[in-house]
Amino acid sequence: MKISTKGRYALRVMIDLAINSNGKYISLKDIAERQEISNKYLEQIIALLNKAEYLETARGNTGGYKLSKQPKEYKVGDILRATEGDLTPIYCLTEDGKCNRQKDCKTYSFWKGLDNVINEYVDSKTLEDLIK
Amino acid sequence: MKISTKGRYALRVMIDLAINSNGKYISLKDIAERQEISNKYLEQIIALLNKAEYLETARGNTGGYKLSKQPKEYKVGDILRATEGDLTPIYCLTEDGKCNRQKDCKTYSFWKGLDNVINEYVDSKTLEDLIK
DNA sequence: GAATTCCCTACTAAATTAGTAGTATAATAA
DNA sequence: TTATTATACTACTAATTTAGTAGGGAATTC
Repeated sequence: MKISTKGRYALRVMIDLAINSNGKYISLKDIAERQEISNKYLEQIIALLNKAEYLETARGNTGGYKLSKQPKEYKVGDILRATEGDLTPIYCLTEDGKCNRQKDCKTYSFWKGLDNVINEYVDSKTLEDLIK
Repeated sequence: MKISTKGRYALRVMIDLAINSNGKYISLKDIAERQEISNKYLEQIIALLNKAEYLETARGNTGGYKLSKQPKEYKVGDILRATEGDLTPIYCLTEDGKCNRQKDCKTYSFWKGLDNVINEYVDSKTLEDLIK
């Protein structure tokens, strides 16, 4: 039960962008260097953040990325879900995972509760909270 | 970020033992049948619970397993940790996972907090809670 | 002593994770 | 207009983890 590098790196990227923002676009290369993450792998992670419309991007010589919102407007939970997929700790709780034992499953509500505390926690923190 | 079958099955085994307890030993075969889990795989899971001294066992014809304590004396968290390994959602928080960026890591305390809510939740529930 | 049970270790197929690699596309600046 | 620098997209791959299988052996009871 681990958060993968995708979620962890994504969070670091977002923090990096928040801290180093100066109005200009910040290149992937710069982020990768500061964060010591492979260029090519970071591309894929940023692609996920981009698809979720968390970033503004520009190509070309002065291109790069910047946050599309204020740090306090990003819930950490949203960043993680965009990169990790869902944070549901149990397959049974997902849409595809419904099983025929569910009706009298003694563990279901326990797992549901775990899912709740996890999501409530990650959604209670914003990017701004992490920076300070 | 998922709980594996080991933890999920282990919890179902413990509940099965709690519900079907009648003073006698309950065979792995019976549990496996009721829970629709492969005999051989279940053996391995039970071995972990056994190693943690959560079960009493007996061999031979009337042998099997029973709980070594009352249901309310088992924290669900303990059952999961015995079978899943630790529940720490981030490698960095474990003994082996300390990294050289930790001193000014902006995410560390966030992850620590997540670790806390998870462990507090699973430790707040006992086997008895799940049965009722 | 045959049947039934737990005990222990090794192996393996499938899925997931953590990347590499290569190419195309867009923008800028000389 | 062309070289340079950047993002965008897709395919592939090595390593690890997960979810089991398989095959003995040892204890106990009938």
